Amino acid sequence: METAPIFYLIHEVFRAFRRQLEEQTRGNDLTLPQWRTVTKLGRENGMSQVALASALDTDPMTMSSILKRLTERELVQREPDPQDGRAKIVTLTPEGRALFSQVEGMGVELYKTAIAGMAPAETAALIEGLSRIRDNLSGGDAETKD
Amino acid sequence: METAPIFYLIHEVFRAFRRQLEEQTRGNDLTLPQWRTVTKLGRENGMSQVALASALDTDPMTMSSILKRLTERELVQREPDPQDGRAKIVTLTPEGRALFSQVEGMGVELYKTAIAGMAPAETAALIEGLSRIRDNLSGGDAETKD
DNA sequence: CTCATCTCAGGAAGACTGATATCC
DNA sequence: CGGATATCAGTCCTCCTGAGATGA
Repeated sequence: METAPIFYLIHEVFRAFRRQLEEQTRGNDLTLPQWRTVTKLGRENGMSQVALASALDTDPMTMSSILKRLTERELVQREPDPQDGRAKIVTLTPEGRALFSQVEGMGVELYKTAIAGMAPAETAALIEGLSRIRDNLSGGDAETKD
Repeated sequence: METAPIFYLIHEVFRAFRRQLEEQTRGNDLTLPQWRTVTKLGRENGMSQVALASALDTDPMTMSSILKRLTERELVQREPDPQDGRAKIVTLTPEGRALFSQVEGMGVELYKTAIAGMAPAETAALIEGLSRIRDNLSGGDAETKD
């Protein structure tokens, strides 16, 4: 018996999803974190890097490198925040928005493929269970749960 | 609405789990893949590298690098397979086995923490759902589905 | 010879840490 | 000054490609 089959599954699903997505975006050459960044900005354009990192559950430093590469490809741009001299507002360029409209569909398709054959109640249960585990693991330090 | 909340959750759970595990094994300094390798060998000692890579859902080449580092720390050893001169049988050293008995408990504890408050039926449904998604994504190329 | 196993070399991307300049 | 923002430097790990040595 495996001690933690769920973690094995999480790993496998994560890898399978990344592989499928990067394969589908091969023409546009987007890695999974890059795709996540572009699609996030596509739905909500104009965020600081810290906010973006938080929304995508990643590091500010990692976010900075990802944005650096996307900036070099002129898919996003970073402008100083007039309200806060420290922050930079990240927005999609027209090229970035064009790319977004292409790769957004891929994510939806992949999602449909992933949950094919599952009843709505099953996916709901899955989301509920994953949320629970995430909270249990994230709140590992704080016991301020009622 | 997020197009694929499950994939966001997968990412968050994966990161949270890795962070928690590496924090708990900090005294022994094990990364998640290293921990996976050690615990796999602890439960089933003596496998070829290819079999190990397959069992852990990773690359043979990545497996080789992981084993290289574990070998340098004398936690595992690679011996030629008497039945197959090309293959190498990977086994835990006594130090590796001692480490396994320590970090195995951490994994179990972490698992308990993760599923705290969930009924057995819920975890079963979670495993079922994740398995389904994994299969749906892994068989993405083959359309031989009825 | 063909194929599988393993390793190495090399490179790209990401995750993370510690330190720093700038600004609130 | 303390705290937040962004970045730099550096390390480790992962993944991939291509190549080669060895042996089934």
